[in-house]
Amino acid sequence: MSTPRTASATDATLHQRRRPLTPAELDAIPWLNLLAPADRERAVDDLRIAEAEPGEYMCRMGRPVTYWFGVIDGLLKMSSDNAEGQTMTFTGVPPGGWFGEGTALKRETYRYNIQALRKSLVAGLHVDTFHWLLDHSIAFNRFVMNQLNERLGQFIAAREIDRMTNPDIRVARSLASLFNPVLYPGVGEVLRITQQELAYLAGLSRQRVNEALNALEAQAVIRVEYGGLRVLDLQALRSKVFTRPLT
DNA sequence: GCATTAACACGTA
DNA sequence: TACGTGTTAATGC
Repeated sequence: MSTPRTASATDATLHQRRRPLTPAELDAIPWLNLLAPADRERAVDDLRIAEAEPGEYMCRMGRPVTYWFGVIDGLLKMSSDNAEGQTMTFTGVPPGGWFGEGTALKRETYRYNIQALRKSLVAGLHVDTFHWLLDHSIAFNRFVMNQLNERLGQFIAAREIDRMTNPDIRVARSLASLFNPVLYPGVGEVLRITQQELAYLAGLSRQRVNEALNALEAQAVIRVEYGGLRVLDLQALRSKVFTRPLT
C-alpha cells in the first residue's frame, strides 16, 4: 500500500555490483542440488549475486527481463503502481524465494516492481541460462512447475486476504504465506522481519500489526522476538478465520 | 468504533 | 548510536 524508503540506486548499478557466489550462498539455493552435475555446473557458472540496499529496486515494471532472481538473505517486496500512482503490495519474498520465472518464460517486461525492504543478498540467473535449463533438465522443469503451482495457490490466498477487513486475520495470513516451506525454504521457524516491514506487506500501520502480533502470541501461535518472530503453530496461523475473541 | 499518524521512552544490536 | 518495539494521544472515516 505504501512505500518505504526511497530507492537509493537502480538495477543497473546492481548489475555492476554482482559477483560469483560463495559455497554457503550456493547452499541457500533450493533448486541447485536437484540438477544433474553437468547442468548444475553450468548454472553455478552463470549465477551472480549482489547486495541490495533498503529501498533499492531489483526490477521495475516495464523493464525487459534479464535475470531470474532469488533471495539468499534479506527481504524483498513485490508490488505494482496503478495509474493514480498508488502502490499495491502483492507479497513479500523472504530467503529461499525465487521469482520472475513467469516473466522470464515469456521473455516479457516485468509487470511489477521488486524492491528490497532491507539490506538483502539477491542472486540472479541469466534468462538465457534459465531457458537453457528448461530445455535440458527435467528436474529443473519440475522445480519451476512446482513453483508456479505453489504461487498460484498463494495468490488465490492473497485475494482472500485482501477481501478481509479484519486486521488480525490479515496479519496472520500474511505471515503464513511468508512461512511457505515450498516457496521459501530459506525461512526456518524463525522469520526475520520487523513489525514495520510486516506492516508494509499487510497494508496496515505498525501499531496495528504490533497489536495483532501480541494477540497471536497470547494464543501461543507465534512468539514475538526482537527483529523477528518464531512460529509455534503454523497450522493455527494458516487456519485463522476469526479473531478478537480474547480481550 | 476502529484504524491511522505522530510522538516518545525504552531496550537491544 | 541507530534501530526496533511498546505505548499513548490526537485525528479521521
